[in-house]
Amino acid sequence: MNPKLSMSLETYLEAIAELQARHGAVRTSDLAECIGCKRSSVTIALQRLAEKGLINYQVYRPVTLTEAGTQAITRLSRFHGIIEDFLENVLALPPDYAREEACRLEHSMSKRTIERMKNFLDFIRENGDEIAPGKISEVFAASLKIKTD
Amino acid sequence: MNPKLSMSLETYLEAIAELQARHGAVRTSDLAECIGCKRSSVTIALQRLAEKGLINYQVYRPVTLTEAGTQAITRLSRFHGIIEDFLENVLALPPDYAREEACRLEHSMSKRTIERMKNFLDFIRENGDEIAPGKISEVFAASLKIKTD
DNA sequence: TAACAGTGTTAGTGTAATCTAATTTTGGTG
DNA sequence: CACCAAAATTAGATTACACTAACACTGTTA
Repeated sequence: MNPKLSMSLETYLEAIAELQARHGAVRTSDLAECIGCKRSSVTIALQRLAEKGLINYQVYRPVTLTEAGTQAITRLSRFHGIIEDFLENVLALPPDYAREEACRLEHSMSKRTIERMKNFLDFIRENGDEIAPGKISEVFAASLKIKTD
Repeated sequence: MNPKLSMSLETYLEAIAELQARHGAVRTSDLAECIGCKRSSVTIALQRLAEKGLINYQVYRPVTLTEAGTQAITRLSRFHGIIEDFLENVLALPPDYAREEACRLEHSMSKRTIERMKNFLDFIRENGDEIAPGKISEVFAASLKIKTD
């Protein structure tokens, strides 16, 4: 029933979660707007997600996540958050860009790599001063030849 | 003629370059073996790559890269190398795993992010001792709670 | 040189994802 | 409360990519 989502369906599912958090009800046209596709494409995606048991879907009704959908999203958004954090705070990419890039990467990056990024971030935050006295972030910024503000 | 390759075609093109470097001639069945698909799928991909002017393709003949194909590969393999290097030497993933993961990521990671990884690696290699006396790689390994050998 | 094994291609099928255009449903309003 | 515009779905086409099965070519070898 849930043998891994395609990149496309992952994107739809995340958009549903985001809109649900922001506006409560999730409508087809908002999803289309959010993702940048036609409403008819959204409908097809919703049908697939419903088949997989991730959303509650009835035609002409707003959509909600099922328990399984919520679980899937929890995992996905944790992954997204780690990648975004890493891009922004290790590679010093601008926040907006880090977010977009995380959207692209989260669909192909393995759990193993993501957990390594997490460990790396945790370590730097706990032990930054031992490695390089002062703000560790400045070291990274220096590595990228960027100003820290 | 070359408005960006799909992930799939990028994979085929890289496999062609690798086999060409390793064995000279590039045959359909070796490509199929290398990529893990059927020979007929390779044929279709070769036709597409030929349409885009990236390979010299005549039915029943071995394939070679065109000038444009070689250029495209140069770019792709530089990107691949940087990602692999970063995964192996910053995130301390095992070499084999880093290579596979780089294959997955190189198709969705932006040039901008890749160049940041490059800057990061360069900086660490030039200035590692200032940041953390001794081998900087041990610091990273420590961050990931792994043994360095 | 005739035949065969292996290599390569074509034809036909299926799935996923997208689009446009037509149709159906909903919900608010005159 | 009947109607209309907006919203949503369906129908039908297209593109990309993979597969199986059938067919074509090639080069080696008996």
